[in-house]
Amino acid sequence: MNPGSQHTEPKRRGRRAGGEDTKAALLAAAREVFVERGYEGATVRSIAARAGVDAAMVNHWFGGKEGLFAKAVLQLPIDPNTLVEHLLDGPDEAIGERIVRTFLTVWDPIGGGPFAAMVRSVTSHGQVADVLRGFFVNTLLRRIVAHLDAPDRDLRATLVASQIVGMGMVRYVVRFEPLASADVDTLVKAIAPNVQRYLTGDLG
Amino acid sequence: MNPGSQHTEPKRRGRRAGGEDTKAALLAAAREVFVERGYEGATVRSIAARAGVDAAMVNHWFGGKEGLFAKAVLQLPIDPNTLVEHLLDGPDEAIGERIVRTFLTVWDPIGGGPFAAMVRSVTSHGQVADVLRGFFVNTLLRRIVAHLDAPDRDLRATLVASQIVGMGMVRYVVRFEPLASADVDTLVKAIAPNVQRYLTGDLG
DNA sequence: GAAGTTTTTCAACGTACGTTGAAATAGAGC
DNA sequence: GCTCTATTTCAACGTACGTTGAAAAACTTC
Repeated sequence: MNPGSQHTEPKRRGRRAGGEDTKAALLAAAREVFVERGYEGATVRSIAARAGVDAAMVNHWFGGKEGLFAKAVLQLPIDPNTLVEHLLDGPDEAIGERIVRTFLTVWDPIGGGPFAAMVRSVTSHGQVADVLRGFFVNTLLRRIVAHLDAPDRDLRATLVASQIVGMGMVRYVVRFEPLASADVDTLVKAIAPNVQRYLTGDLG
Repeated sequence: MNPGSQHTEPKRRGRRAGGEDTKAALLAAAREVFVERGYEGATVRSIAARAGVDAAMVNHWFGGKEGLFAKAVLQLPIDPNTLVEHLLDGPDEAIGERIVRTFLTVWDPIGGGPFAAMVRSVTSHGQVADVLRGFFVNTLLRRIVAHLDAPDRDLRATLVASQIVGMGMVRYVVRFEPLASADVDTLVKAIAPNVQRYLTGDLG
C-alpha cells in the first residue's frame, strides 16, 4: 500500500520552520536522560534523539557534552539565598520541619530529578561530588547552623545532610517502599523531629 | 647503561610460574576499581592492568565483565543471618545503637567499599538497586522490625534505611566533613537515638 | 530578490570498549 | 620424556562513543 511512502525520508537540512527551539529541547531531553543514566551513561546521541535533533547540535549549542551537563544539571533550579531565607523564616524549634518539607516539596514535583542526576553522576563526573558538597553543606546547612547557638555546628550540618541525602536516595534513586510513595505530611512527621534533634538537640 | 635491557620485554605466554592466583588477583583489583569507578566506569582493561594480567583473563575466569562484577561486588561479605542475629541480640531500647555501630564497624575497615561500589553502580547496573533493596530492606530491616510490636513496620524499616544509606553516602561516597572523619563513638551517640526513634518511637 | 548569516543534517574520523580465537607456554599424567 | 591439558598473552574484531567539517536549507537584511 502506498509503495514508496513507507520509508522514512531523510530529514531536510537547514534551519527549522520557526518557533522550535532546539536549545530548549536539548536541555529538556538532557535533564531526563542525565537523571535516568548519569553522566557517563547518558550518550549525546540518545539525548539528541529524544530531543528530535542531530547529535551535532550538542556541540553547536553547548560546546559538547560537558557544557550541556553543566547547563542542564549542575545549574541549580532554585536560588540558594531565597532557599536559606525561607528555611530560617520561623521559630528555631520548627526548623527541622521546614527543612524536610521544603526539600520534599521542591523535589517531589520533578521526581527528585536533579538530585537523582547528581547521585547517578557522582562517579563519572568529578565536579558532581564537589557541587553536592558545596550546595548541601556550604551553601545551605552551614548557613543554617550558623544561626544556632549550639556546639559542633559543622558536625550538625553534616548529620542533617546525611538524613536529607538518605531520604532522597531512598525516595528518588533506589525507591524503597513505602517511603518512596509516602505522603509528604507522613514523612515530615516522621523525619522532621530527627532533623530537629541534629540541629538543636543533645548529640552526646 | 646496560643497553638492550631498557625496553620492556613482551610478557611470556603460557601458564604462570606457580602459586600465583590470577583469579584472586582479578577479584581484588575488580573490587578496587568497581568501588572507585562504578560498573560502567570500571573498564575490563583497567581491572586487568591493576591485576597485572591480560584482559582476556576476565572472560576466561568469569565469563565477562558481568560475571566479575557479580563475584566481586554483588556477593555480600557478611552472612545476613549472622548479622540479623547480632542486631537482635540485646534489649530493644538499644537496637538503634547496635545498628549504627554495626554498620560503621563493618564498613569502616574497608572504607565503605562495597557500599560505595553499589552506589556508584546504581545507574549503570540494573541489578544493583535490586540488590541494595533486597539486602537493606528485605534481608535486614524487615526482619528486624518484625520483632517489634509497633505499627507501620515497613515504613519504619525504610526510614532506618534512609538514615543508614545517608550516613554511608556522606561518610564514604561524597565525604562531607567532619562526619566523614568522625569517631565511630561520636557518630553512634549522634545517630543511634534517631534510628531508635524510627524503630520504636512515635512517628506521628 | 540577492547576499549573507544562522541553523541543521550528514558523513566521517579517531578512540575506546568488551569480547573472541588462535598461538604459545607451563604444568600434569603416565 | 612425551602427550595432553590448563593457563596466558596476543592480535584482531565489531560496536559505540564524542566530536568535527562541510554541505544544505531557512531566515534576515538591505
